[in-house]
Amino acid sequence: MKSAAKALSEDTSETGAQQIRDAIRDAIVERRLSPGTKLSESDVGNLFNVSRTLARAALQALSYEGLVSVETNRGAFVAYPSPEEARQIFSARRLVEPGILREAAARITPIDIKRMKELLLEEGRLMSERGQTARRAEIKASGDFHLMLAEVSGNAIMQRFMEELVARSSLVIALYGQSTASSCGHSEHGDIISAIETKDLDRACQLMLHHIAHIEADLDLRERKSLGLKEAFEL
Amino acid sequence: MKSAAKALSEDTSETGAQQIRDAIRDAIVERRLSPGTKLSESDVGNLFNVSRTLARAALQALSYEGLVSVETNRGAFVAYPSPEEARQIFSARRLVEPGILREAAARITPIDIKRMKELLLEEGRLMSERGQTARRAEIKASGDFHLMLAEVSGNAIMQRFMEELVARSSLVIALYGQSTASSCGHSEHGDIISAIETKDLDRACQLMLHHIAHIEADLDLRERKSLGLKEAFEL
DNA sequence: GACGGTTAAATTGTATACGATTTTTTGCAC
DNA sequence: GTGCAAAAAATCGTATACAATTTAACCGTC
Repeated sequence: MKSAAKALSEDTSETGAQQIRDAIRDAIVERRLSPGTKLSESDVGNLFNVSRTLARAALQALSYEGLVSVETNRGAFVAYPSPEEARQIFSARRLVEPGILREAAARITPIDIKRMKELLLEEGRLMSERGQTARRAEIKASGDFHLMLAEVSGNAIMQRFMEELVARSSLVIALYGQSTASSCGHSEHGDIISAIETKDLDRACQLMLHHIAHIEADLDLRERKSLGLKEAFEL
Repeated sequence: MKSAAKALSEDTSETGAQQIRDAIRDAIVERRLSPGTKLSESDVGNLFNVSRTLARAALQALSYEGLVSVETNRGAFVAYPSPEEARQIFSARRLVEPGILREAAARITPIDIKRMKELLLEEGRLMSERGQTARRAEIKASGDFHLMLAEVSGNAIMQRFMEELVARSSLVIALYGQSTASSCGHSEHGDIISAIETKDLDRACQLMLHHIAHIEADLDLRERKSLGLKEAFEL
């Protein structure tokens, strides 16, 4: 199943750099690429059989989304969000997601609700499965719930912003997540849908805020400053 | 006075493409470049005495911010937001600005308030002046109010998002604004600050929503579909 | 003079080339 | 061996080159 993100608004066939960007983004979001990994332009180019020009453009694009950090004269790395950055990402989500939810609820159709329930089912199914691929699909599906809400809201700008926030959240969870089953809050997605169905928007927003708080609560946002080389052995 | 946007968070000296990007962005936001204007890579490169490579990178960057639209094999143009896009931009602002305001109010210091009042004064001064440059500075100052609020909120992610929204709003106003004195809502900025000072957050949010509504109300968001070539003379 | 098709000019998409900066390796003294 | 300086390799920043596509010009026909 394709990401909900791409479901609409991507009409033009993607040109080279965009394809590479999307491929790398998927790899980052699905955590096949770890934070901090060096992404050299030549390597990326060779990997996709294109010149450094396109590889560079793709990396540049990812840096605008906050998934890659490019350092002058040093190259590009998979972003390694700081605890402070992580806090800001979730703060931003708490700020926008209730609003998105309200707009989505105002426009949601029975077909949308059906699609979302299907997504939920898929998510649950993946949770019970074993293996790396299932785990990755589960990560993606869990994010897709939030993206689909943004899609239903009908605001392309908020949708793009949510795509960025969800992608960066995935990075944060990869770095600071504690419980292996990070998407423990799966049932919460269902609760939110139910609240939307019964038009209880205040409750839906409340649930959404709790849901985000739960994800954040599973993080250990302590400064891991590489332990300064001294402290690492001073025990 | 530099844009509030750059006041913080820009530590690294900017590399070529970024300087060009910023220069073009300023030109767009200050409405020296009209929506729809073609931005050919060669021309941009010549103008800044750099190769097409850098010009292209700058244009690419601007397209991620929604200020420039690049069409495959056709080139880059100053964005020409559709009425629907315009509505979404303001919808997004209504969605996020109250939240930003609340966060800002929670962290605001007397120094911040002083800075904002100075900005207000500057804005008022520019409004009374004549001439293109004063008008452009006024446009920028009017946006800087909203950006400074985002800056005070302490969330770099929301700040960047607001920068995008304010810049794109400027484009929309350039296209669809009716009253020449588009920043008639200057006094509303002062009211919002007052409400923040007295810790009346609900009122501040209310004022903010009205303020955004006022800006939007000044727009004539009717589909100007270039009048279809037939209708243009069929009168 | 208007229309349609062919050719020429301009512009974009991508690759390659080269100087500059960073990183790694090498080699030497201690 | 350890530490440091210099050379070599790798990598980035930017410019140029060439193929592909679009846009403009040209020109004969009706």
